[in-house]
Amino acid sequence: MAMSPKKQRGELFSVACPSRQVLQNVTSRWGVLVLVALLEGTYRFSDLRRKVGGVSEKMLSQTLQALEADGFVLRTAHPVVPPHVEYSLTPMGTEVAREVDSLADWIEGNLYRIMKQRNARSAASAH
Amino acid sequence: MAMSPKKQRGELFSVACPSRQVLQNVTSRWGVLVLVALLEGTYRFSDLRRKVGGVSEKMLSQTLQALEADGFVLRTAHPVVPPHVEYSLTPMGTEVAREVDSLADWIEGNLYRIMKQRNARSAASAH
DNA sequence: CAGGATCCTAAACGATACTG
DNA sequence: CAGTATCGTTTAGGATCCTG
Repeated sequence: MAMSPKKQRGELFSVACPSRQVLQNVTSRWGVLVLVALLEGTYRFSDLRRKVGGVSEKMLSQTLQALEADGFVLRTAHPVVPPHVEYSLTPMGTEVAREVDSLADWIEGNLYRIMKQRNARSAASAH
Repeated sequence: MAMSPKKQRGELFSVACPSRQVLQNVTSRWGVLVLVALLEGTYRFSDLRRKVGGVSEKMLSQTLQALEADGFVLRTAHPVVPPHVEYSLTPMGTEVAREVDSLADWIEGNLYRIMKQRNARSAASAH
């Protein structure tokens, strides 16, 4: 198929574009990790917290709520005591998560190349 | 086709993993937009600033330096007066930028779906 | 023109304590 | 267990002024 030579990018560069907020939620510090983690399957809150190293309760909760509001994450609460809540990806969430995962994958796969590049440069200007 | 049932993700979930910093630079608020913009070609500082709506001089400068340190952006300064500096992607930068672009593309392409989902949910809890 | 230096505000983040 | 509330700290981010 013929690829379009000039893909017309929409409103992403515009200050008020709603894409930016969604992009922020998805690419936020913890958003990325949560999406990638949920790609593996369903997690409970505490398990997810253990899985994603370094995240606080507050931030995990906040991140999950943002992703849920965007329709990427499904929150399923079982009415038992003690509470049992499960988080998983919606079909739409799975799609974004795959994109994010692909990016994360690239970075992990090229970390060595990147770090080499980085050291080569920082050697020139030793603060 | 036999797909691997369990892709082993590396250290991304570990608190101290260097991938996280790179990921942050690439997925930062302005990092994303700069990478996508540079995918179109070379830009001068001011042009890039105009292109990326809403970015301040300071943040653009900071973002470019981070991406340059990671080896994603090439800074070319022509020794003339007034100064003429051009920014472009390195081969490695082009690779990440494509990943980021793909993600941004997905979001823009699905914005309508996302926004519908969002409104459906926020209607349930008014405030 | 390209950006560094400075100052200041707002937001993100984390730790702890507490509740249904 | 799964969070919310509160508080204090840190970082991001923006506005302005200044220089090579």
